[in-house]
Amino acid sequence: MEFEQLEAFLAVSQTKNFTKAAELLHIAQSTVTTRIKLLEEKMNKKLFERNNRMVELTPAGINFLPFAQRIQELMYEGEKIVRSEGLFEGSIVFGSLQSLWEYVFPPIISAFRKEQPKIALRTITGHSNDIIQKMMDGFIDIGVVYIPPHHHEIEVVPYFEDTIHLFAHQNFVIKKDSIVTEDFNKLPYIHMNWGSPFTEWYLKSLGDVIYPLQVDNSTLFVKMLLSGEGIGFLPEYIAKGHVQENQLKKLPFTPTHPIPKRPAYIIYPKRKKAKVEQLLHFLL
DNA sequence: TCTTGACCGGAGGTCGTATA
DNA sequence: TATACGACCTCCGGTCAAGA
Repeated sequence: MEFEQLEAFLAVSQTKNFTKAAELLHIAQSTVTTRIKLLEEKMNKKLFERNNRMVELTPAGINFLPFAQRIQELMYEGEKIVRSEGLFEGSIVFGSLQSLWEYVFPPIISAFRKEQPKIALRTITGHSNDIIQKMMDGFIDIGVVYIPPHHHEIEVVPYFEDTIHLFAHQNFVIKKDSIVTEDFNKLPYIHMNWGSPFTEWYLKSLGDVIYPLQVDNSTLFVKMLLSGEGIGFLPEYIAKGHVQENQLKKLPFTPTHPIPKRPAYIIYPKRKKAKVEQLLHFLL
């Protein structure tokens, strides 16, 4: 399989049009046709369904797409590393979750850059599983995740443990001394999934309910709490700053079962220990 | 003896165009 | 959009000569 064929496949899947894909790649349309044809022959599967009006990915094409994207990303990443050789004494790709980038890492990264100015640092944001997958692909050198991978090539180091509490806007009025689980039906509750232990606890404590409002982005979730849209569970490290600035307050909540703590882990491939050692020590 | 560079020919890829 | 076709280009492998 040629990289050019992969590029043609990605261009057609992106534009849904052979002519536009050719324009994108600055090659002739017939070349795109040939490349796709050769790729399909190699795979022994049709990757696109074509007719006079449109081009669509076949199920085989849909399955192949994420792999093609990963190969292309890896190729570009490899090129970048080779091109940057000699410019820095080293380079580290650091992956973690969006909420941690926003609330935990900026001062750490800033301090690390001051101490190690000759190490090029690149950050990548994603969910725990994305970070682990990209680490397995050789894309990420070190990461911080909430779900530790169980793989013999990956070293897992416990990093910190955070607690989750119920928070609301400073002006939110509660009519009781303490909120209990039975009160949730009457409260403007916003749900954010803080990982599987939290979800399991939520289901055990509050039942399998349909949430009136559920978001999957921590930044949006915090914005909604700050705007007084409702109440919700938030890790302490995110809430801390907003509480200090009198924007949010912790609500007195008595759960039937204790809310599980949220441990974070530093992960890195064992073979890259020497490469990430300085940042690892800095984080710890 | 090995390395390097120049040259040559063949194979395969790409292009532009025409057509279905 | 797919295919065919001729022209052109690029790459690769082989050969040979010069130099270290």
